[in-house]
Amino acid sequence: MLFLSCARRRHAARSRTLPATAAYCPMKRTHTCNALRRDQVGQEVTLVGWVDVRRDHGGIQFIDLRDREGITQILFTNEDAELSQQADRIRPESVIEVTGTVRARGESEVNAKLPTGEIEVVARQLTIHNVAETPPFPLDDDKANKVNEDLRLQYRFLDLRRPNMYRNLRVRSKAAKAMRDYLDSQEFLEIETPSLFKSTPEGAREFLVPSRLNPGKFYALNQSPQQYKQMLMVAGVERYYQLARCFRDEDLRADRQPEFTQIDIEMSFIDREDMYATMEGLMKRIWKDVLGVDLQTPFPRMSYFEAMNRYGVDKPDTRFGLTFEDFTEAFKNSSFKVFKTIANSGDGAIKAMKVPELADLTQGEHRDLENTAKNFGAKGLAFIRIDESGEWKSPIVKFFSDEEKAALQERLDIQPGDLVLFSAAEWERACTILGRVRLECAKLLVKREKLELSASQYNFLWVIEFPLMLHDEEQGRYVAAHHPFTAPVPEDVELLDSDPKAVRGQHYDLVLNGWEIGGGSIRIHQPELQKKVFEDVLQIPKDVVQERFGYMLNAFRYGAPPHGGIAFGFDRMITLMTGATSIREVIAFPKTQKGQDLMADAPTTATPRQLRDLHIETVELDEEADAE
RNA sequence: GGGGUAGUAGCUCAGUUGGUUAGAGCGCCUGCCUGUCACGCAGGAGGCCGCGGGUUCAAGUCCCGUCUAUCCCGCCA
Repeated sequence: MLFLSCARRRHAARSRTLPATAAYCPMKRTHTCNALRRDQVGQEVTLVGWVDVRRDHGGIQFIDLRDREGITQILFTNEDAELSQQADRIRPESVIEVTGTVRARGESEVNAKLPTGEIEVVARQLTIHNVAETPPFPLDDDKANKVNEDLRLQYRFLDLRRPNMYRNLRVRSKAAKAMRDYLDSQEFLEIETPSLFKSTPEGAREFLVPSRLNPGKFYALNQSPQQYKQMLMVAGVERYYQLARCFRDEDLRADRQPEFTQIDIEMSFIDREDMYATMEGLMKRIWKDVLGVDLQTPFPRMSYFEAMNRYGVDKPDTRFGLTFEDFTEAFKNSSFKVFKTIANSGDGAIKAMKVPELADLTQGEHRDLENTAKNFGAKGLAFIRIDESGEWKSPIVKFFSDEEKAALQERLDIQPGDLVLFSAAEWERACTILGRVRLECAKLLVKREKLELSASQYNFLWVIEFPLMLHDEEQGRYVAAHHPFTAPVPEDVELLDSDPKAVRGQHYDLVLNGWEIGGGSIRIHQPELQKKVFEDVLQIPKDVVQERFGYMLNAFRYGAPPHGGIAFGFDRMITLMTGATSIREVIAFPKTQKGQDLMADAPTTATPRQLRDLHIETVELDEEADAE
């Protein structure tokens, strides 16, 4: 079991060793560097590993020998001159093998910081397997965490030697194991599906792969195994899962990589409730097996509408409040024209959020909040600061009537020292603006130590009842909010023709501490309905539907079971489980924001020969051609 | 495509209003040291101040451009 405390990021950075794992006795050694205790005193042992640090005292020297399990102190004395001289040559990160005798340390010599700190190994024989050059950056976790990430990525093989990074890899491995154990126990089949799929230009940009055997034609790397897994349901597999590698050629973020891993799941003969229960069981098992944490199930649920309306985002972090109240009605007759106009504009909304104890924010902080609001389309950020005497300080409050003030006071429960922030715009935008401001306010409260956001508090939340369609202003048509295979909520099906926007989908997202870690839906399994969604609602031309999805519609004519599924972002999940700040920390060899592998130096140019075989020509685009 | 931040020794950083020979800690090298575990002590080496251009008597410092990393917006059905 791994121990992850509240402030575990800091603690983990300090601890130089991991807790002991089950003993294993590989090859050249008799023990790992985290195996020896008082019980083994007197035994002759052989250890192998990397030199963590060497402390030379002249006639005596110590070496901290490190392997992935931990650190053991090796003692060299000058009794054996040859051995002592040999040890003089040792440099940090060299790989050595030591045979010697386990000895108990004297009382004043015990190192309480090391699990092996009560003993040391007195060296009798030393083999230097590999002499290391001086590493380009310190491998000490505390220091290495600050090193430029590009350097760490270039020397990833060194970076991964650090206990922090090894721990992340191990959490990831254990989580995968727990997942397989659980899904296997529930009779799921692990099935691999192709990475080379066909191009489906709707949705995420894809990586294209030229086909040598089919000149001028291309595969696309799959964005997810969505269509294959639905075919597996038609094939009668009933329960499928896969730790699936997915590819999307979109711009990167701290939580996005061009290739990433999903826990991909699909089940037949289920409804949403079955899905929630099964997946809650999966999370429970993973958290228990890997972190020793007991999750409370069932997870709370929230509608998309409430998430937006109260938190301003479809993936609310429910570890803290700062929820919104709606004052659209209250300001319908206001003498504050900005609010009045929006309150009466049909889909306009006036939202307010009370931030306790933030009336002391600085001018700079206020400006940053305002810029955040403006970035998301706000004209400004209306506010009220309540000073210690309870007086409302604000440029707008003079426009408010007594009734309006009373409404604010009552519904926000305003106290001295509080800050109240407003957003006024079309409902969705008003919510989004305040949602972003909410997150910034939370950061300010954390900075003031008035709010604690513990990484070891796991607030899971199902967000449900998403709209099936969103109207795309640019394209002037409806687009699928999730993907076009999501089934409508049964009672909303009749609205498909009359009011597509009002149709709710049987879609669900699993949210953890403000991160979307999974999403899925009950799928459409009737060819007529699927065809209707493609052609009538999404208005994809018939020939395009046939070309792209013809085989699916065809398959659904041959006995398609009702089915549904979900996919979890495995990298994101592990990021949250380890308390890491970016998914790059839990991926062995991640890519930079420009999609480069700095260690192997990919991508590279191709040789003319390669290009010829693939029937591809590269052309220089001049600026004019580029502009077209 | 756009906005923010960063780039000075191997690493992390400081460098004032533009002004002498660019500094610190760690690391590295040499020597000393028998109980250290952030060992200690003494000495030493190490710099295209990201790159290119400009302003100036004078640029690490000011201006323009550019590259790289990172965070965010757009994008991610």
